[in-house]
Amino acid sequence: MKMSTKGRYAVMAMIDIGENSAGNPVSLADIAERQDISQEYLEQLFGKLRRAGLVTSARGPGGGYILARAADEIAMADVIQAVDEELKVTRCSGDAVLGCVKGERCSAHDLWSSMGRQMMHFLESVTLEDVVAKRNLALAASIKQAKDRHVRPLA
Amino acid sequence: MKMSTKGRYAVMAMIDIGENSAGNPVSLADIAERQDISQEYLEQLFGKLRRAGLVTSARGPGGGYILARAADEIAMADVIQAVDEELKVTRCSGDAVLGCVKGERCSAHDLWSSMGRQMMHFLESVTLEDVVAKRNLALAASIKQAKDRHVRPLA
DNA sequence: CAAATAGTTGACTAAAGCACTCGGATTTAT
DNA sequence: ATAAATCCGAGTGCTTTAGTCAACTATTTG
Repeated sequence: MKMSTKGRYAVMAMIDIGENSAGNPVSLADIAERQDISQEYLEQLFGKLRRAGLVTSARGPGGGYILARAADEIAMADVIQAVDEELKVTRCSGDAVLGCVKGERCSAHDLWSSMGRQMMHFLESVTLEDVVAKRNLALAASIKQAKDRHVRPLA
Repeated sequence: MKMSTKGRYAVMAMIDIGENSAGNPVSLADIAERQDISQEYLEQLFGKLRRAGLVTSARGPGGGYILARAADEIAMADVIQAVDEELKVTRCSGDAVLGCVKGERCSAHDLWSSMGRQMMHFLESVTLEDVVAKRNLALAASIKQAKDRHVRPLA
């Protein structure tokens, strides 16, 4: 169970912009240097991030990328999904039954969907702002989720 | 972000035993047939499950595998870790800083560790019994976690 | 306008990991 | 003895991933 470097790098890059932009565009060359990722690879990833509407680009000298929304409006789930396509745990964990055994809903199906939802909730609850501000993420997520569900957050 | 078939198959197989054993050993041939997994592959996986102490084996005709503990004493985390080795989201999400950027703890580090812990909690909270009994897993996990932390479970 | 900067795109490739397979050895019930 | 089962390690083909490369387009600055 692991995430590809695509998702990992995308998150790192977005954090980098959050930390180093200050309204100004941040160039891929700078991100590549600071995060130790090849610039060519970043180009691929930012193509997806841009098409997903998470960043906007500025070309020419002094150009680069800027966050398309406020950092507290960008959920980690957005970033990862933008480059990683999906957060399903296994191929049989979606709504459809494809991938289950012999065309039937397998016994483990609920486990995977349930777990996928769990992860989704977490990543939707944590924003880029939370990470950049180095907040206690478990707590931040718990508070937001508790608010959504009208229950008391964990101690 | 996805899990290998190793983990997926191991869970399916354990559920299969939970459903079809009745105190008696279940043979790999039967599991292979029902779950549509090659028997040879299952052999590999059960080697690990056995060494992890999750099942015990009986050789010879009429032999097979039995759960080593009661189904409600086997957490899904145990099964997955037995075959999948690790549940870390990225290589830089453990306690050590290895895998982070330039030897330093990267900005995303807490995100990955936090998410890994979240997944762990869930998989530790759900037992084989829960899955076999087709309980509401999110609820079951929530109840158990709430109990651990002395807070009210989600509505 | 020219030059430099930087994003945009698509094709390509090496390497790694995964998902199996295979052959054979060992154990045990009948 | 024979058949049914687990046990074990080596080997292999395929897919995916991670990363490269080359050429192009747009924008800004001097």
